[in-house]
Amino acid sequence: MHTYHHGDLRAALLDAAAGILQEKGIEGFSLRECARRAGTSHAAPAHHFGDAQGLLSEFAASGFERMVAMMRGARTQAGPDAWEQLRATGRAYIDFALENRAAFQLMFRADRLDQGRPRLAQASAAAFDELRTALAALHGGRAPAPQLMLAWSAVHGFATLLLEHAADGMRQGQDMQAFSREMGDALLAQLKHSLAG
Amino acid sequence: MHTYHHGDLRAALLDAAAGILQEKGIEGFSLRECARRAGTSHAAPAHHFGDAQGLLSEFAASGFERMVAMMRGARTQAGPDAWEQLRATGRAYIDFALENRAAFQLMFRADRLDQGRPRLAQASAAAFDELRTALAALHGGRAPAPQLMLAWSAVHGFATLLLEHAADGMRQGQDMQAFSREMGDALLAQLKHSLAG
DNA sequence: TGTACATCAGTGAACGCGCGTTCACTGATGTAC
DNA sequence: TGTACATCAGTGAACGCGCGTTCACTGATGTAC
Repeated sequence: MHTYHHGDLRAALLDAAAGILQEKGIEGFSLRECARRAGTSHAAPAHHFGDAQGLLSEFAASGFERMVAMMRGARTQAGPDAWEQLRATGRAYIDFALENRAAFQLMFRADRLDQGRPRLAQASAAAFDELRTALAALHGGRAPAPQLMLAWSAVHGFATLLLEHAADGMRQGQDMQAFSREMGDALLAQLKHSLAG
Repeated sequence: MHTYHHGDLRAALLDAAAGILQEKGIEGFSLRECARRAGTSHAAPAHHFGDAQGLLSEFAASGFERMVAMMRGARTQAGPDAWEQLRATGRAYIDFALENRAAFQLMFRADRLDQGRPRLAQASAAAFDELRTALAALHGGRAPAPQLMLAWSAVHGFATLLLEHAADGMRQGQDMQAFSREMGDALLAQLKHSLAG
């Protein structure tokens, strides 16, 4: 039964956006297509999000929130060892990127997002805090900035290069998931020498 | 004196593209705007590049070529010490990204490029080879894959996070160039512990 | 319990815009004889 | 040295398209009395 009011058009629009981004990437995103997929008129999205940047910012915010949840979950399940916790956090960061390619790429496209939106600013800060917390545990206090920056850069760079197929030469045709597992673990183990000291 | 034939319209179009990308980013790029800036008719670019992907791919290729030149130049000027050579190469990678923001971002946007173009494929492979060569010198032979991946991920991730303003929280308002210098050096020094072993 | 009214979500037609592409053309250049 | 012709670079008008935005509207919901 179609009601005049959709009920949860907001959520439907965000779902539609996810679909478009997954299929076409961010270049192919438009409000009209989004409305079309959500089965509503093309002018409806403005009611909920203002413009495309608003909608994408909300979507990115929810991405950061899910990423935080994944990292936190992985860390708390990793046992008491501080290094294992950091490793689990890094893995979760990379896994999130691979499992949510479109969202991850959008989350770091500053030109498409409005960082002024409180929910987005808060969610991205929370994600960063997860990394900082995990690294701080290694030191029994605050981690030095260079170590934090290195750890973040390493996991972020690895995920980015994988997603943009820049590392296909190293992957040598191996399954992407498997390569990420193996090389990611090796990379984190390698990184340990830098962070433990 | 305007001649009917431009003389070097191809180069003029690439220059125009550089301007657009610098000012508006890749989202704002269009063939028509590019032709407009080059002072030619909107149908002319097709003659030289086919379509937008063709033009952008050539531009990205020249970006990789300049990046390779910078890395190689830095390495050969770094003296005989293998670690100093690697450090100089990493610095050059980061410096190129900051000084050529638009080009760098385009160079790693797989969806906008045609990797099948020989010049692009060759230039990006050459850039990767620079890193591999620099790292191999540390080992007196081929560097293990995880170490190569870590070094690449670290410099690439750092540059990316900087450019997308994701690391603004760590920068704390400090001048971007200066932050890149200091934090970049600290990061590379930190990385040394992982790679030397 | 019923009525009036304000508010809000969503509609659909209309607008102007910049885009990529096509196409018949024109002017310049190079080559054959 | 001159002429004819092929080739190539660039022109400009025309096309159809999807887009974001605007606007007067309509239907549903909630609240005041």
